[in-house]
Amino acid sequence: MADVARLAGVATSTVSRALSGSPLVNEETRTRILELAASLNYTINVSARNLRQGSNRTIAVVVSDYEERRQDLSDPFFLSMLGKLADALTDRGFNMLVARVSSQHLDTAAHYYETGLALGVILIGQWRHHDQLNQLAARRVPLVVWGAKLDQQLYCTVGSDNVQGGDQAVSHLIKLGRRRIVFLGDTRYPEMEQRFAGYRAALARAGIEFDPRLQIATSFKAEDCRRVVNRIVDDGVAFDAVFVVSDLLAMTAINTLRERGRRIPDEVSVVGFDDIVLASYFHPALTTVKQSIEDAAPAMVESLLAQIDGQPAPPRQLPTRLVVRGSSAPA
Amino acid sequence: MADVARLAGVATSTVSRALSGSPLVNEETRTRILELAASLNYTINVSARNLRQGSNRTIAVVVSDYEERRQDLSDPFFLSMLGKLADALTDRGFNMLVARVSSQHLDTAAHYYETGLALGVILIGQWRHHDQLNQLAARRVPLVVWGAKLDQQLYCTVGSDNVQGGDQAVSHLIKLGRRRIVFLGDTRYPEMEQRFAGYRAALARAGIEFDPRLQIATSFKAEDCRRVVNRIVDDGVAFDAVFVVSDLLAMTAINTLRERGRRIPDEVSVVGFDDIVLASYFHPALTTVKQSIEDAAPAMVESLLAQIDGQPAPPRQLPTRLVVRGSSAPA
DNA sequence: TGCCGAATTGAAATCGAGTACATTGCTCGG
DNA sequence: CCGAGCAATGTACTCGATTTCAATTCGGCA
Repeated sequence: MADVARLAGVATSTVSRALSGSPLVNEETRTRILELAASLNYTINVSARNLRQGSNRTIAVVVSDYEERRQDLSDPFFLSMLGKLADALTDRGFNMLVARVSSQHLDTAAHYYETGLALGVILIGQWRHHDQLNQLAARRVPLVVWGAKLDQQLYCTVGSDNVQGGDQAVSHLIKLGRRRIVFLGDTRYPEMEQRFAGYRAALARAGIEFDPRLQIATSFKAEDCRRVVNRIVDDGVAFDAVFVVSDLLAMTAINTLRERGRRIPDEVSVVGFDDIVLASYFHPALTTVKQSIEDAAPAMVESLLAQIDGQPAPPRQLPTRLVVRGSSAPA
Repeated sequence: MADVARLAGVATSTVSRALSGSPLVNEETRTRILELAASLNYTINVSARNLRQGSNRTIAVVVSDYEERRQDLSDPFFLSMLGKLADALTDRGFNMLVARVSSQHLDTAAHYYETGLALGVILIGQWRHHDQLNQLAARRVPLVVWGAKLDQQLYCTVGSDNVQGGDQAVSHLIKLGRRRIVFLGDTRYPEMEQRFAGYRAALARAGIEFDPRLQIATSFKAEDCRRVVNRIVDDGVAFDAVFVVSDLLAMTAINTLRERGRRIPDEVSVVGFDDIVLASYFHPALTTVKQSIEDAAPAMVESLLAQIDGQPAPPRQLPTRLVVRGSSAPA
C-alpha cells in the first residue's frame, strides 16, 4: 500500500480511503489510485484489515463426530449440507472455514470464534452433545446448530420438524394399507426420538396399537443395520413396512431384506429420511422424507448473522415433505 | 494480552514468549502466565499474529463450476474429496477455507492467496480450464489441481491414472466375454479423454476393432444421459457392455437400460468410475474403477506444502483399482 | 574485588491497514 | 477584502501480537 501511495504521489491514508470507497477522496485521484493498484496487482492484506477493524468475513462450519472414535467426514447428507452452506455463505460475501471436531472436545469449536478467526460457528452434528452445546452457548459464542429443538436449550437450532416428518412417512405407509410398520433407528439421538414420536402419533391416529417388537435400534453403521434387519427376519416377527431414520440405512435395509427374499415394495414397503441425492438413483427409487437443505442452509446463515448483530435467534423448525417413489406401494 | 501481562506482573513480550513456548522464559513464570491466561479465558488474536508473522495456517480449497452457469456444489465425488481434504488438512494443523468460483473467473481463486487469507490453493475441477489454470500458476500462486496431467502444464496436478483406469474397466469387461462395449462420457474433458484412451488401448490389446458408433457423448446431467442411452437403444446398435466415466452417470445408465428391458448384468454389464460411497449400496452393486481419494487428499496437501516451502511439486498420478461388484458378469 | 557470560526480562520497533484530527487551499458571502 | 466553510489530503496513532536489541541479575572464576 505504501508503494501505491508513493507512486501515486499521495499518502497511504488516501489510498486506503480510495480503495474502501470513501466519499472523502476526489473522483480523479480515486480512479488514478485504483488503476495504479490494479496495474501493480496490489491487493490489501486481510490480516491487517481484520486486525484494525476487529472483525472479519469468515464463518466456521464445524462437523462433530458422533461417537468417541474419530470418523471420516463422509455422510452424504452432511456433505450436501456443507455444499449448500458454502453457497449460502459465498452469496453473502462470507468465507467458509471447515473443520471437524471430536465429540469429547466440542469446546474447541469455540476456539474459532475466540481467536478471532471466525465471526461465529455453524455446527453440524447435534448428536447427544446437548450439554456441551449449552456450555458453548454459555461462552457467548455466536452459534447455530443443525438439529432438534430441545427443552432447556441455550443455543439456537435450525432443523427439520422431525415429528412431522415421522408422521408423514408413517401416515403414508398406513394409507397404503400397511399395519405392521417397523421403526428402524436409534432413539437415543434427539432427532431420531422426534421422528419416533411422529411414528407413534401416526399409529395412534390410525388406531393401530404400537408393538414394541417393531421398534429396532441400530447405529449408523451399515453392518449393524444389516445385523438387526437379519435378526428381525430370523425372529419371525411379522411386518409389512419399515420406516428408517436415514436414507443410507434405508438402502442397507432394502438390500438386506431383498437378500432374505422379501420383495420391495410389495411385501415390504420402505420409507427413508433425508432425501439425499442418491435416493432417486436407487432401485427401487427411495420413498423418503425430504429435509430441505436448500432452505436450511440460508436459514442457518440468517440465524447466525442475526446473533452476530446482537439480535435474538430463536430455534427454527423447517417443514419436511414426503417424496413418494418406488420403494413404497399399496399392500 | 496486555491484561495478562499486567496481572502477571511481566511485560507483554514475556507473555508472548511464554505462550509460544519459547525457551527464553523461566519455567516458573511460564506456568504462572499459562495458568493466568487459562483462568482469564485468554486466547491470542490470530489476525494480529498473522500480520506480524506474515503467514498463517489456512489453505483455500476451491471448487470450480464446470460450465457457464452456476452449479450447486453437489457432486458426491467432489464432496467426498472435500471431506478427505478437511481431514488431511486438520491433521497437519491447517484450517480449510472452502469456496466456489465460477468457470469464467477462475482467477478469483488467486485472490485467496494474494490477500494473505490462505497460504495456497487446492482447486477441484480442472474441466477445460487448462489455460486459465496456467495463468493462475504464472501468477506464482501455490496451486494444486485435482485432475489430469497434461502437456504444457505450468501447474501441479494430482489425479488418478485415468488411462490405467479406463484400461482396467474395459479389460475386465473383455475378460467377461464382452465385445461390444459402449464408452459413455464427454471426451472434451481431459480426464475423460484419458479414460477413453484406456478404453481404446484395452480394445486394441484384445484385437477388438473400435466401433465409433459405440462412443457416446453425454454431459453430466442425468436427463442428457437418459436421452443418449435411450437413443442408442432406439437406434438398434448392438452392445453387451457399457463403460461409463462416472458412477452417477453409470447409475442413470443402468436405470435407463433397465427401463428399456435390458437385464443388468446379464445382457449388459456396466462399469462405472469413481467408486463413490453409494456405488456399493446400488442395486446391482456397481462394478467401478476406484479413485482413491483417501490417498489423493494427503497427496494434494503434501504437494501444496512443498510448493509453499519453495520446493518443486511435479504432477502426480495415483493408481486406480478395479472394484468388481454385481453390475458386471460373464456374458 | 571485578569482570564475563548465561539466564531472564523489558522497551520499543514492527507488521499493513484504518481513522481521528490537523492542515491546506479554495470558494463564496457579507 | 476578510473570514467562514468545505473539500481534499496528510500526519500520526491504533489494532494485538512478535521480535530485536538492550538491560538487569546472578553465579563463578581469576
